[in-house]
Amino acid sequence: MKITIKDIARLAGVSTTTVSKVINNKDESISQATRDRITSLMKEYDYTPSTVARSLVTKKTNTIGLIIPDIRNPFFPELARGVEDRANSAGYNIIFCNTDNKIEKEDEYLKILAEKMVDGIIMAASSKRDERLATVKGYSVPVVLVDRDIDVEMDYVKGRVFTDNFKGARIAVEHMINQGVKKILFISGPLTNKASIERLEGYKYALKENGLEYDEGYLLEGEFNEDWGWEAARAAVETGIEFDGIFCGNDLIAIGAVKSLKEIGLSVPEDISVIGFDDIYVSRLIEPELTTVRQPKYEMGFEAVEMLLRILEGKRLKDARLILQPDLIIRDSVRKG
Amino acid sequence: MKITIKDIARLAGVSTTTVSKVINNKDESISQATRDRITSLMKEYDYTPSTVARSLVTKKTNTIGLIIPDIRNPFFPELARGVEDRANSAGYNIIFCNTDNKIEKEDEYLKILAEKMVDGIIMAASSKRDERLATVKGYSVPVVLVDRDIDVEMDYVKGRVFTDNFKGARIAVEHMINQGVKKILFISGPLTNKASIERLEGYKYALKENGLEYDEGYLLEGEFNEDWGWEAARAAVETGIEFDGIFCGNDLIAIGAVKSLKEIGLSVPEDISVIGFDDIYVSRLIEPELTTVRQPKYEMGFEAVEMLLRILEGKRLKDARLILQPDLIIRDSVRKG
DNA sequence: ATGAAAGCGCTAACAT
DNA sequence: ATGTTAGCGCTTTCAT
Repeated sequence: MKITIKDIARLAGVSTTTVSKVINNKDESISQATRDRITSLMKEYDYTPSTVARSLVTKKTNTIGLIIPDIRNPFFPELARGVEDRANSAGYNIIFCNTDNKIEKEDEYLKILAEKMVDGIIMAASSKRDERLATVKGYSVPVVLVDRDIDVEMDYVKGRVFTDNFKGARIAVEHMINQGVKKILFISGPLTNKASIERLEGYKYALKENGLEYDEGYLLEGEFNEDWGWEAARAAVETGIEFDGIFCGNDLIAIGAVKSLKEIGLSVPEDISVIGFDDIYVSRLIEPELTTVRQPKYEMGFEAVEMLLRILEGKRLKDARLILQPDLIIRDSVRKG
Repeated sequence: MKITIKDIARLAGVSTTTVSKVINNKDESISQATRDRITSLMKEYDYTPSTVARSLVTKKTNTIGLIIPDIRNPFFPELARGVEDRANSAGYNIIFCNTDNKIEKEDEYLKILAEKMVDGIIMAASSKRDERLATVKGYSVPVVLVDRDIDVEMDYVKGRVFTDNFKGARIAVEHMINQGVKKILFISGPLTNKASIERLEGYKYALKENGLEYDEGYLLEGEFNEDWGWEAARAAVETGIEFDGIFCGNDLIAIGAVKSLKEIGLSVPEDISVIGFDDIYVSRLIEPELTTVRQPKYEMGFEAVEMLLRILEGKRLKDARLILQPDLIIRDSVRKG
């Protein structure tokens, strides 16, 4: 039998109220003597209050749900860590949920998390969310969106934290141009995805600003993975498209592209410059080390919780949308000068 | 105001007991009519029972704690995913906790998880656990250890799931020898770590079985990361040690080693063969693609939950220790024939 | 086939 | 400075 507040109260010869007060530091009005007695009793018996019972009355669980597509996607561990660190330092725990980009799993988790009375949710929404209306109604747990924006109106979405994708793409492409790259291919992820669209816009913008023309034939749309990068780069070469640089929708695509280029016998960056997006852990492990645009992944997680915390405290947000700045990480996959 | 079981009961004109029964499918004795009435009411009002209230009486939270060193370590996302998948399919959720290998954080989380009344815990213990006694007393939540074994007696540790490290090392080294590699260096992780020790044993064993001599000068001990691999390989070459193969304590070490070898102007596998351990995602992304020993990471997580579930059901375990088998993954970093 | 009553372990007015 | 009472939203015996 686990020991309860009653036991401590009995042992100390006081009421549970008194014990409760010292547990929660509402003990200004409690004499030092009883306070000490209770404290040492709690220590002696290794008493820890049941958060479940507490939650039932306070309506607070001190837990936050984290919904992401897949922790195995190298983008998410850092974000998750940022979430955990900020949450932990505020006394919150994380329930973590993988959805594999399936809306059904997302909805299911949203429901479960509500039943578990989490205080709030951080969610990197499924990229397919846009396609149909949110099925969750009567929902009241506040949600902060990270990484992926979705259009659908959900009034329980109280905040958003993203990276500036337009700018990230712009500085990537500008960097290439500044290094003397002339014809830049864009191997994109799915253009159903908002981030992809913004990156495309950034790409176009940088070209235009530098007097270069945008050519639809230079846009290759596919998936956010290595296989697609491999395939697209190879196809581009075989089709005979003329290019000396590739801007990739993310690092995975870039890694695949570099690989196939090398297999074909082209060298990176001497023949073709390649730049990625995200700066995942792997990107500095491959050869050449990948030049890329860093997304502040850890910070995104961290700031999302920060925002959620303010919401939970009932503070007003200056802005319900926080846009974090990307950085250019210059390594060796883009020609120098 | 969230709707409660009372509301549904009132609306249906029955007692909360009756509603409770249909919620929990203990409704054999409930007439179809009331059952239907209640069900449709629940749907109509989007009623979901509070698991917090339920937990308070049932003493079950249907949540499992997952304690790992760091989700950013590429070893853990897969394991975590295995944990989540198995847990989810059994109706459990995961609270996830990163300890950075700090015993204090581990103890803190152990305590928090107990307060949150998790039903059980899956833990990849800090490698430093051995160094001092567990500080957690009066603890009763069942724990299943994964990946890392620790000696300390903790009676709440009810199960263990590991990979056969000895065998993994043995097949790695045997493979190299079979391909004609003669002098094999072992760049190890910390030998305070049980897994490292077992791998060292496997290495020695394979050498011996093949009539090769073990030479202490061929054992380099350091950290489980890329920097150490880079440094150790370089040092070995510079010291003039004669070798044509390296068995690495894990893939990160191998990746670092390959990198420094290439920088020095040696080619892998033509000059030096390199084999890793773990088969993390990155290992097939580098060049040459890394030959390695796969640890069944996902399965470890999955099976650990499987074991925990049986423990929670009160079933007897055939064995409180499950040893999973590693596989040799032949790619391109070891010379062929 | 259904309900009354008690209780899970805690907190929060409100007394005293 | 401390205690009484009620109640959070459920489940569970035991009646009826």
